[in-house]
Amino acid sequence: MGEQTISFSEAKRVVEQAIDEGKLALLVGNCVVRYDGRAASKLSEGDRLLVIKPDGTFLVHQSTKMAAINYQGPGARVSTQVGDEALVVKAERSKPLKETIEVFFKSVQFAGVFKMKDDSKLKLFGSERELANLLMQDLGLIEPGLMPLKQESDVRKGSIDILARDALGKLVAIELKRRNAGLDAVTQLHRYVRELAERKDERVRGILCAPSITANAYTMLEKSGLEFFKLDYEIGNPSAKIKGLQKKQKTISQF
Amino acid sequence: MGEQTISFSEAKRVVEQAIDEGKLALLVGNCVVRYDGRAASKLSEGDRLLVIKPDGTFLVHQSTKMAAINYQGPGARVSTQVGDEALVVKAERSKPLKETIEVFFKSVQFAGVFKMKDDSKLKLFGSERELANLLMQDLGLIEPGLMPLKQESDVRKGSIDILARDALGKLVAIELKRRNAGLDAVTQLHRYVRELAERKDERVRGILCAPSITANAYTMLEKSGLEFFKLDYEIGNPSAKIKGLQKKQKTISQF
DNA sequence: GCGATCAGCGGCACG
DNA sequence: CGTGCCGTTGATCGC
Repeated sequence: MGEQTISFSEAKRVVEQAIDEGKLALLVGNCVVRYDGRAASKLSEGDRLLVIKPDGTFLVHQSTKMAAINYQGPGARVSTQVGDEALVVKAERSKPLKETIEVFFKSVQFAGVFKMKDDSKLKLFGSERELANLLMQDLGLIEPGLMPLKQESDVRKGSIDILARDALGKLVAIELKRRNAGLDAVTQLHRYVRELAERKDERVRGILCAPSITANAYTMLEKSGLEFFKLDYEIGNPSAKIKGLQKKQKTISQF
Repeated sequence: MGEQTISFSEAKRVVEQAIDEGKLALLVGNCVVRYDGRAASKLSEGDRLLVIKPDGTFLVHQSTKMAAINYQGPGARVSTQVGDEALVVKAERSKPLKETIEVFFKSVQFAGVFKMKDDSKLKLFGSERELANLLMQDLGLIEPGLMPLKQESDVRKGSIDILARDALGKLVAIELKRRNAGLDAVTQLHRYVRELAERKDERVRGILCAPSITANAYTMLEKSGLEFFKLDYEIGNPSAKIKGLQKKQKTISQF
């Protein structure tokens, strides 16, 4: 396999059948790819895999990397055209923006169409939301006397993962990260705390809750009067429950 | 096509050949998928496309959406196992983290292996970096007398897209966004300006330069004492020029 | 290697 | 619809 060649007209028929019957089309062949839309790109000759899904999703994959080198989301209109020297497969979208991908096949190794019956949805465990649910059950793990007020509380600008009140009655905004926290996490929390402090006209503490934090982020966090709590949470064992939380440092908030 | 079935042993042979010979393997069939690693997931029965690239990339696609429902990046070790009721294709990675995907095929519609010779790299136009290059040619477009100092200047925390000095000799940090700027863009610029002001011990202006900005972001920007400059740059038509820089730009469609 | 940021980010949930 | 933000984010570049 991989040596033979499929005629352009046969490949065209395959793509059109997929579109007509709501099936998946797969093409493998030597091609050039052009894109014009939010940006513009050109990919010169090489062997690629083209995936066309029933919903209009259009993916051009090279032989390496996870991400498609050119793509178009659901809603694309796919058309084919047979020329003398190339089979052109085009995907056009106008919805959020006018976008076009054109794949110029010089030769086609394979073209297939497949029925794809699938009503299942992914069940995911270990998301940040799930972590928040667990934490909400007992914020005392973070700090004695910490009482939950609200989860996913909308601030005018963004939303706070967990809003709570500490033993002294102070508002506490908790930002949760399921992985190593960086500068962005700190600035995000900082923004929430400032927003909230202004709205409520009272001092608000901010706690960044993550399995780890970068050195830069920790420096900035301290300078902003925010706090960090290390989640004793094994990345890679998401189903395991949180083993309790170690308080690393506590600073008096300046707000 | 799509009705026939391929034997597990033949499918296994196809996958192993792909691994051995550095080729692309494609499998289509009815399967259940399990993932355990940074999170955990289960996807119950349905028809899916499995893509196995020579570099170890492992993609499970459903019939809709752009993103793979389960995946593993380059470096995965792929193995297969034939059982009585299922063909199991497994991808394991230990590198950044121990991760495992298992695909349990109940039936296989198609299995193919393809040579994928490809030495080409994508040429992309309209990236933020390219925009910065264009702007650096004439910052006077943003404001008369604005002189470029440095591009991609590293601050301790992050990097400023463009650093300049205005007609009055004041430092100006310019944050460039190629699309609608949101709250994050404002906080990011704010962080840079504060950092820079502290380091240089002088007042620093901050200009957010984007085709548009959300209302919330603009409010926060004003409250932070930052400025906004609308890039006259058509999103979705990157071959169009930035207004005022037209003479110096080349068209995208020249290749 | 880690760290920070961009991405044609995609996808989701909420107003 | 847009806005905001998480993501098994991925990919890139700089240190």
